[in-house]
Amino acid sequence: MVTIYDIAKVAGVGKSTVANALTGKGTVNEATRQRILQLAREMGYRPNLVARNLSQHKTLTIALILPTLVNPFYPEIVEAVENIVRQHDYQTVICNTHYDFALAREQMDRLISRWIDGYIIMGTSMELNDIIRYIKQGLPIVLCDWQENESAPGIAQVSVDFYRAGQIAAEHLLELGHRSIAVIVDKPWQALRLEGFQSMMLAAGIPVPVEMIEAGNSTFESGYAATKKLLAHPVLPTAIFAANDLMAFGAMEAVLEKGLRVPQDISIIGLDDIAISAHLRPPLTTVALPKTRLAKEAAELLLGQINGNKDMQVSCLVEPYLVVRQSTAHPPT
Amino acid sequence: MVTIYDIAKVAGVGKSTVANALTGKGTVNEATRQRILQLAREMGYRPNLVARNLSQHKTLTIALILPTLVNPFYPEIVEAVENIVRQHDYQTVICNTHYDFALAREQMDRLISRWIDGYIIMGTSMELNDIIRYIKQGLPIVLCDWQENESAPGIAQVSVDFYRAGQIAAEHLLELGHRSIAVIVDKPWQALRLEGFQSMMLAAGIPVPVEMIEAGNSTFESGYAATKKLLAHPVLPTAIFAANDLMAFGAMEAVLEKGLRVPQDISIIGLDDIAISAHLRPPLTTVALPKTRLAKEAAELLLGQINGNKDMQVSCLVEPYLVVRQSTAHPPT
DNA sequence: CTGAAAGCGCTAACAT
DNA sequence: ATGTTAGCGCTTTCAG
Repeated sequence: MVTIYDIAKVAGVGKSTVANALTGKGTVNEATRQRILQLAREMGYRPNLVARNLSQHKTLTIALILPTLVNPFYPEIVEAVENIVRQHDYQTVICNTHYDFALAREQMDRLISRWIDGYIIMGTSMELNDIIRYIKQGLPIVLCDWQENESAPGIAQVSVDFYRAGQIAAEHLLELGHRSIAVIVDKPWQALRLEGFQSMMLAAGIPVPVEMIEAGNSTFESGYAATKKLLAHPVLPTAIFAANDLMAFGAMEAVLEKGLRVPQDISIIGLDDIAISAHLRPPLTTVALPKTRLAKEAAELLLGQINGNKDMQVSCLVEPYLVVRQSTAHPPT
Repeated sequence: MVTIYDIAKVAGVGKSTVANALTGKGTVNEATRQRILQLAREMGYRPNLVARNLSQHKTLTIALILPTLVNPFYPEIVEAVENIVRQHDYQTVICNTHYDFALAREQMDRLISRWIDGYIIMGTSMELNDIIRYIKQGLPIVLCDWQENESAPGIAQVSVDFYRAGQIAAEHLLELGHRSIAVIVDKPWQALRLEGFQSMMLAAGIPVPVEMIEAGNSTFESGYAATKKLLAHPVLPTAIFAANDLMAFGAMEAVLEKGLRVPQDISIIGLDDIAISAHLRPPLTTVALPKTRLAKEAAELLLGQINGNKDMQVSCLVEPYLVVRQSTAHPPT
């Protein structure tokens, strides 16, 4: 492990001259600077970021906190966030809470102790009360992919207009002529999607009966199980709105397994637009979330906050949009 | 930011007494220890890991280097590795090289500067020459999911018997009665799978003709494109072996799109057994890699290396196994 | 333009 | 049992 001090000795100069030469900060005679740089290369010098972090009180690292990696939605976000912050010389550490709030606290404590510069916290990965505590301690935090009515005012966040997303799903199904529609939703996390959906149905004069609303927990399996229940009803829905793609995927499996056709017998619409959705059989109609946009806004908001940009928007709402593929059609006549 | 020094002042003791009380290392009067602990809690003390790392010359952090997160195979590995090392109080930082060797070097330099304690490097994420350089510098490294003939001897690695995996795929297809089988493979990364496959075919007296071997790059899209080409041949194969599940997935899409049936007209077998494979239509027959096992072995090997366990196995080969689902069947008569 | 010195917060001998 | 001291490697005044 060669340090600036080693270089200084060999070069016959002071420690700080080496530091200046290496970082290009102070002012150093061009000749000696070249000599030092040359030496650094020869001796295989590597700056010690641990030491630098300690003395500068920052780590150029942000944390991305998410509830799981099993849902491909999150890896997609990770890629996007990482690509952006890397351009600003920040590193990303991802922190997987496994939907476990206690574990989340534990891990967060570790991150704070490591002097992570800022945090992007994805929805359902942490309890809001904990987050508020962290914010009070002065940690730069931006919430991402939370329901916008869920967080306290004044907290930086970029989220999706989930209410609108629910409306879009309903609109699409209504336009196709569906009147008997079931919903699979992960309450309370996805409450807004449900509300938006219901509002649109109500406006069309077709309130959603409670027995047509099934609970899921955002996984494939839960979508599958919920649909099984739905299909046991005496009167079947002609369409199913699953509040995320993975559950829609599970719903599709249950429907097909029962020998029914998608979309001829039952239409299915999801929400997310993860990569595989385009390749299901049939390809999934879904309300897409602009993931790259989400990641970009969150990253930039956080970076701004870290660097003390007081005059940035504190929050931002991105619009979902409909992607029509082949899992939805007119109801059977 | 309250430090041990702050606590020391308030408690009216020395810095190191506080340190001892907090870490439980030295020997401290039980009464004063309780007082200090109490104070630490009240004052909201958080150990500063940056400082600790600097003084201890270690960070309790390992890096998991992988080529992408788009292939769900990797998130699955991440979850497994992370779960294991967390139990040993290590943190994982994932490093995504995006299949870009130059970027990989850049990021690796950063990680080294951060004093990451050890590295798990997944196949195709880095150039072997670079890795050898790092190992010479004394960095604890274990290779994971590389072709075992690919790495220099003496390098710690846990990999899959990919040759055997190729054989298993061929065996299965041969047993079903297939004689005209195409292969989609990402050379050179997947060379061993191909060789194993070919060896088995040869043993059965049915060498694989070159025009039945298409190149892919491990993505869904490449599997799709390769299959398009295959299906343009005058004489169609009755089965396709794709050297990973994502390509098999693409192959399936191409076949179905052409109006052919899987498996009645063309059987498809993949390799990996990622989570979604069980839910494709039809569910994908595949040669499964024991991902949890892979992650566990790699993590433990690395941890052993970090802690100077000289007497550990330097490498380990795990066995793949066949998972028969519904994408393979007898060839059409 | 250069170097000495203090400090970041913690650990680890070594005295007391 | 407790305190003193010297680092860890780097940054950052501030004199020379």
